[in-house]
Amino acid sequence: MNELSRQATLNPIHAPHAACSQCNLQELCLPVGLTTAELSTIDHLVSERRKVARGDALFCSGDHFTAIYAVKLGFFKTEVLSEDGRHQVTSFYMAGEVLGMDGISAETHHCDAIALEDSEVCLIPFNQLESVSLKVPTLQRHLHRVLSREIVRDQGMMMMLGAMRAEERVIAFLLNLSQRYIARGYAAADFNLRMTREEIGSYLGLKLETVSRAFSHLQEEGLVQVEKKRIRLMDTARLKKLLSHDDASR
Amino acid sequence: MNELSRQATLNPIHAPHAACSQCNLQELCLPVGLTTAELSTIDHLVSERRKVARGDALFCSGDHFTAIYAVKLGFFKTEVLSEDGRHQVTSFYMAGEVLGMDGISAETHHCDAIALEDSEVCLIPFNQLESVSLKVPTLQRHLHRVLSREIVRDQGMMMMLGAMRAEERVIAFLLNLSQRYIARGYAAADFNLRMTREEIGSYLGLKLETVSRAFSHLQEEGLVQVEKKRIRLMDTARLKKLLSHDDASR
DNA sequence: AGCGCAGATTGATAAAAGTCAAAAACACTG
DNA sequence: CAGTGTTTTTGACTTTTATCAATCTGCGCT
Repeated sequence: MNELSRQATLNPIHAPHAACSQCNLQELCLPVGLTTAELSTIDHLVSERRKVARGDALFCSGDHFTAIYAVKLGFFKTEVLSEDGRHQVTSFYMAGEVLGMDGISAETHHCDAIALEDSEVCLIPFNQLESVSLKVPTLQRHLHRVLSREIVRDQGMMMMLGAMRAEERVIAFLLNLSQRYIARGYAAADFNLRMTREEIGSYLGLKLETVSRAFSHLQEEGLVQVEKKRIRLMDTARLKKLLSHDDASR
Repeated sequence: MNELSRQATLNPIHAPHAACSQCNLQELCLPVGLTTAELSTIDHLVSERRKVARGDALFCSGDHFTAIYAVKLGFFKTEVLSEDGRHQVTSFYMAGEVLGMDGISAETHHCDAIALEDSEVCLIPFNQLESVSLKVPTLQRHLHRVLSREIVRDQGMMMMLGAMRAEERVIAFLLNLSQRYIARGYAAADFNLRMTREEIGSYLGLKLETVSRAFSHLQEEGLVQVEKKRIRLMDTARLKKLLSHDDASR
């Protein structure tokens, strides 16, 4: 409600090239097996980086769509808002993930993307991406995969929202974060949440109090340690079991 | 649970060409403004039609991904299942809609697609689609839009699952169906449901009893008429209002 | 350092949806 | 066309989650 999210002021970084070829997130953003020539084409494509300060919007619902964004550094949430005041967090994005693809269909964004901490994105102009894709089949295929991955992810999300109870959702959320940290080479079981309880709740279709209670309960059970925003998963195996075993017949 | 969904036996129809150029669903499936030459390339691409009997699966979770499918006739649901028995309907597809795109990312399908009535699909081999896309930029763009539309749709779905109460979900569901029937030239306010209350419930993250009660209540209010599977929307305006106005502050 | 405030926790209570059960309506099959 | 099994409706009751409210914590600011 008090999201003062002014649009990000344009903040191109003064390295003219984002230089995918040098980027340590390459393996997350780009297909493997590109030739040096192809890589340099892509370097050219991803020409601009942009800083987004904590709380600022990278794009807003209704904005004209021109580009997709790879998170270079930091953390984002996206949220959709319905005609009435309701809004819901639909995703969180961390370094190496690509956001903004909702805008392709109607050349208009359908959600707001807000930085949860000071962040940097690589801007990929979509028209150009399409042109280059025509020349570099590997890249085309990769784009399709990225788009499809988003679809699969969303399906998992629906599953969670539709078929899991509160505590299970929280567990699934934590395990998912853990997975993604692993993929980035961070500790699997010890991390800091970048979002508030309210944002987690919105994402999980729960109220913040319910999230808080779930954390407390999981802590009582010795499954996690919660210390404000710091989370330590104490028994990943058992957490996983709780997810798959707990056969509510919804 | 008693989904005897045997895999669809291969049922190519003996018109060797699906003939998009002749198809009345063209405007739903294909971009506008294709040249005759491009259209004939696409005719060639969409080479096979397939019948799927009611209750049969078009594809299953885990199946190797080779193609996406345009519904030519009939009605499908897709559902994901988690490790434990839980399953959730993630989408319904009617004529002119494209399904199977979840398979692109890992070349494996992540859900089951089941025909809810005797149906026919046009099979679009994905490798070939990608090749042709390289030659026909309009088609490439169209594919991207179709993929993106699915993402947007899923986001709306999450919104619904996360932020709406039971009755609102049912209303949103009915209005959405209505919209899609309109786009196909059918009556906006009078249609037959192809799915059971249980499937609706699964899709909406509710139990079948809750769906049934919501129907009954909406009927009492004079908003819809429910007669088994036949639905008539008696006051679309008020239904829409209920959706946007009902400001639960979730 | 102290103030103010957003964020988090916890408890008591209310509302919403789920569960269980029974009966009715229907649809498919032999 | 009777019979069986599925689907739907409805009711009584339970569980889960939301709501409201009070309190606590810790951070940023002046």
